[in-house]
Amino acid sequence: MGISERKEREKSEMRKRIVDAAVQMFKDEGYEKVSIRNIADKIEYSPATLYLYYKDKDELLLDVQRDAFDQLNMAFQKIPFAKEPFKRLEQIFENYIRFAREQPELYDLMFIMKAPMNAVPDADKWDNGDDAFDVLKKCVEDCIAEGVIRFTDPVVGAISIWGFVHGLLSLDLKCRFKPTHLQTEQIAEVLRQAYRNYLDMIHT
Amino acid sequence: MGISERKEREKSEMRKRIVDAAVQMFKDEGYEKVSIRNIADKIEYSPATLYLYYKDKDELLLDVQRDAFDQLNMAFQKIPFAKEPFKRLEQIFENYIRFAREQPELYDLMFIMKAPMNAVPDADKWDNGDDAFDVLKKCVEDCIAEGVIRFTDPVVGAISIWGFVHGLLSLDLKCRFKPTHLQTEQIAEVLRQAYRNYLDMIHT
DNA sequence: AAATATACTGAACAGTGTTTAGTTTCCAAG
DNA sequence: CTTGGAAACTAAACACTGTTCAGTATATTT
Repeated sequence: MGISERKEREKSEMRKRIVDAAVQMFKDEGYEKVSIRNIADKIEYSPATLYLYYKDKDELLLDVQRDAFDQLNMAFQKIPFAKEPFKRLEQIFENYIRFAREQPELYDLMFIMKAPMNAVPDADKWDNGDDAFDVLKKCVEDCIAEGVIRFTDPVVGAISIWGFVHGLLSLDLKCRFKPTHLQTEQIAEVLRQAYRNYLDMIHT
Repeated sequence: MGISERKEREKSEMRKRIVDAAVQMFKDEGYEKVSIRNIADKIEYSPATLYLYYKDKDELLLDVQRDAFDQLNMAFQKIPFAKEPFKRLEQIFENYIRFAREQPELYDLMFIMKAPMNAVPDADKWDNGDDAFDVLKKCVEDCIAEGVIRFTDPVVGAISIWGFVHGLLSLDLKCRFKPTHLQTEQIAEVLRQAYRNYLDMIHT
């Protein structure tokens, strides 16, 4: 009988309703406004109900993070697949930066905030968090194969590139470029130069 | 009469007592345990008293952050002043990384957390936050002058280097290198290679 | 010594994550 | 159909958070 299947379906529908509400609140009002009570209000359930679907807030945030990763992965899949691997690398660069700029709260949840990582168990579980990284790694591998990049190890290369972009992005998002050592107007320009410069530098 | 001076002195002594307690709690128990009530308990005052010295928690955290920056600056001043500027750059690299590793909670407060930056007013105020950056910038300038580095603009250079190191450091501190795309054992080694690789790459 | 200014606090308010006891809703067997 | 039990849901409480305010105690000035 299909009744237990329906139950299962309803359960995952409820989880989707919770996560969707949370994602929306992240985008619209930022992390600080995302409380269990607020989410419960939004989907018109009691706060206690959320605990029937998630053991704690961290576990819920992990699902929200997963959703955010899906959005990043989708943005990556839309990249026009350039023939030359280094051109593709530049496109990955651009799309990653654009995503972070357009969805700073989601980016925070994915790569900066500590909270959701508390809920990551021993291994896997961070499955789709790797998809985007794999795209980058694959691209670096292609660049190495064609000899157009100054890396020999694709993992070291991918990590380096990711680290560089994330570093500048997160310092900027968290307002660590302060007008003492940089005029506010100049920040954007200096960052553009730094990104361009880095790409030129790793290019053979 | 020196009475208002004494009052002034007592006021700043109280602030020091508060900040010292907070810094200690950051180091010992991490950000999450640092609450107004816990700080008040530690210095044996009522929570309400802290609000006579700080308008809100963010403003208090800004002073804690300042203290943390002082510690980083001190670590930088202890660097044996190498003759060759590029050697000095490597030393800055090492010391920055060591500081972040030894005081992850302070590093978080300085460069990752959003909280204290809410309290930063229009301009300055982040005075000593720039000292460490200036050391780096100066070093890059020297490297450019001697033609041992692949940068033309010292600001772009310093920002790039800082961004790169901070990026890898923060991703590591926030557990974003997960065992799906990297064996736990390998992480440290890959990071070492990435750091080494970057220094070689910007070296002429 | 009285008046005033300063320093401090207890208690409350509104918010948070989370748990528990109790209610309502639903489904299957008698 | 009705009844028993499981499943879904919630009101209320607990222990915490940052913050405010009325009231008290201390210190300084007149």
